Amino acid sequence: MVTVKLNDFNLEQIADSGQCFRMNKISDNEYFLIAFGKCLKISALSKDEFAFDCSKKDFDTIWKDYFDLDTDYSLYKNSVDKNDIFLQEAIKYGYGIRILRQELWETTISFIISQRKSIPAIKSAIESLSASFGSPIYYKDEVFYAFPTPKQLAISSLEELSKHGLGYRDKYIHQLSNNVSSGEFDLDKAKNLNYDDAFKFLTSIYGIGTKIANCIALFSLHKIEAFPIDVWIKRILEDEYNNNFDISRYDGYAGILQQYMFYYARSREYSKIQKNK
DNA sequence: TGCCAGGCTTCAC
DNA sequence: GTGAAGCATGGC
Repeated sequence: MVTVKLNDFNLEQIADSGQCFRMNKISDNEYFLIAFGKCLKISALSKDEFAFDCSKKDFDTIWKDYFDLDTDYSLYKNSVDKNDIFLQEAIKYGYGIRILRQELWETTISFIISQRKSIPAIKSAIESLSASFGSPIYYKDEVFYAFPTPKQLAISSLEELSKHGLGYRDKYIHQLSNNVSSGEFDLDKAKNLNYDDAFKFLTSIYGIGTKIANCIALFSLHKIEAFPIDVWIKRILEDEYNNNFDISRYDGYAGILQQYMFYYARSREYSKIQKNK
């Protein structure tokens, strides 16, 4: 067990921020996460104190990096335009959001699944794939399943894959799994590229366009200049900024602010305000 | 029950 | 290069 004090860190906000799909609430103040072939339980002891149920070694070598704990998010928040009421509200509402550094393969497949799907539907498709093709993880007398590797996914036929709620995306996943598994396509090359080259590299993949490439760049490669525009962000840019949002003000890290926008836009608080307008 | 979801490919122009 | 059609399926 590792207990740490953390600022700008909130489990619920991270779990519900739409960047990860296997972090879930299990009780009041407790969240459960599967990543890197491991299970992790995290408890909020107070607003700024957290218990990670793992070894000190795993915390230092995996989870500290995963949750981007060495970054001071107050610097980003303080840079926000004081006159930008929407963004000020958004950073206040989602104060504890972190941009995760997730595994490249899992993030790539997860966001291919995500297109034109709701977050609950994405989650259930990922759980279904993991339970059917992933390796078991034994944790406190229970069994969970890791996200399947390229080889594990490549074994299954297109027909088998299509049983997991993937819809028309099954063929994208089938092709990429086979190309990566055979060594024909080296996805890990993306890790050594700058944002522009990583974007070109990712959009060359069948089934990955502008938005998904930006999500992978932001949520796995940690290219925080990436600014994914989905239906929610598109609405915000129209409704709140009259399609005139000055992204250049946040040159180099706009993706982080995008995430506060996304989280706030989907909240009940924001929809209440919209109704009263 | 119908509508919408962290969009993409394809094809016409 | 831009714009529109078509897309599979689950969750609310």
